Amino acid sequence: MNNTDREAYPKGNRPKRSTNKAAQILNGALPEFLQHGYGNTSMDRVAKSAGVSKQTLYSYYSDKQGLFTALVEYITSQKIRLEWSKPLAGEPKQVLWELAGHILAGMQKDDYLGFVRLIVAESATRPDLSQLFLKNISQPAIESLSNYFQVTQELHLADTEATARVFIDALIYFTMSQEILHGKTVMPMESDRYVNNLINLVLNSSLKNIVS
Amino acid sequence: MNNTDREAYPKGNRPKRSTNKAAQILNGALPEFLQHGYGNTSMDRVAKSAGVSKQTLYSYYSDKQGLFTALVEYITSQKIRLEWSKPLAGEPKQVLWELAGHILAGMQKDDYLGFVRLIVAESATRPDLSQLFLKNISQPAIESLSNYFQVTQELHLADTEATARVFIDALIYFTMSQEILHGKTVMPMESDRYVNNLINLVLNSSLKNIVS
DNA sequence: GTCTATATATCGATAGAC
DNA sequence: GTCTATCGATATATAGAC
Repeated sequence: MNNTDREAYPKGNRPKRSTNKAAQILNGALPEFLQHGYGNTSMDRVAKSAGVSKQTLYSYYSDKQGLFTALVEYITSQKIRLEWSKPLAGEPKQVLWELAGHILAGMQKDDYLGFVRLIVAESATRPDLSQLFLKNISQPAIESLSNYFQVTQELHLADTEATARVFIDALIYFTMSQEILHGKTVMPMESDRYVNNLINLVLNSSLKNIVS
Repeated sequence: MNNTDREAYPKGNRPKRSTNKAAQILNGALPEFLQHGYGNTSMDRVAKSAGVSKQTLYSYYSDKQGLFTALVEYITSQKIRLEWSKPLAGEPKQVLWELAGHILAGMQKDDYLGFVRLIVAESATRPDLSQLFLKNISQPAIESLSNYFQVTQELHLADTEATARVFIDALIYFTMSQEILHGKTVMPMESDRYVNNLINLVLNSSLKNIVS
């Protein structure tokens, strides 16, 4: 997936038009960092996985931290970003169900789970990357749902933003505990059951506000 | 906090009755692993922080992984474990409010946050430690709340276990995003507002189930 | 641009003197 | 039990030949 370019163009036959070698390096570095973490990924392996020499690697990125920073910026802004271009619209139950499915499906991908693990692992030494993750990944989802709650007056939610957060937060940590923390065996729960209950909590919370 | 024993008993004056040197080592290793992570913590620093020689360290724990395993077992079974001895009881709104406060206060402690970061960081290479964390920390909280929901019939919750999970999960990830991922500046929200909304979602969900 | 070699440092784990 | 020394492996980052 990463070093196919290398085998496709054996020694000496590599085409000169390496227009975007920076991207080639990032795509090679990605699986290494995801699998072995930041500390256990050597620059040698990155160079090998990207199909470039270590010198070329250092000519594009000043050091390991610079490479990692560029990688996280690339990932959060393009690779695993979910699309929130169109605002949510439609019948509440269906909208929430599809949104939950969208988030769960997006997180189940190995790239996403490994990336979250990586961000959390380096959160102490690289708070800037954590914040990049929140701004580009979590924030858009929360805002999109929050806007939907605000527009959909029929729900009569007391606090649309806080409710949107609870909805997203629960889905994220449910996936984290099941997949990243390997909770599938020690405390398993079907995602459909979890999502269904979460949606009911939000929807049933609506009518009550009129009465009380 | 960790190496005071060393200064209190300078060279040669250390008392022979070092009954529990294993615990002394763990208490010295803890702050090192919490601050620098598993990979960036050297056995030399652990020995220094614990006030023992590296040889003694290796005589109690066969290798670095063994030490880390013992540390996690120690932490999850004693150090940061919250108490769920008495079952939850009382008026729902107050019970949930106090439970949320209990969890949030417990997590705000630096030891806890650093420990969660550590567990997530090593979750790929040490799934057993992740599961130990879930079993000893998350599971008891969920079960305690789940039992309360089951007993407190007046709430008429459709799925007590799933609801308990949503409640705990939301609180955990809220703290993670605010503290570990440094979201306090990029997407801040007062915890009281978040908790209040979360509780209302659960409580308002009750009566509706009777009607529909 | 690539390759190989290397300077320098640190780590885990061990060994020997006391 | 402690101290110091050390082995072997590996890492980052650089330098030189082509």
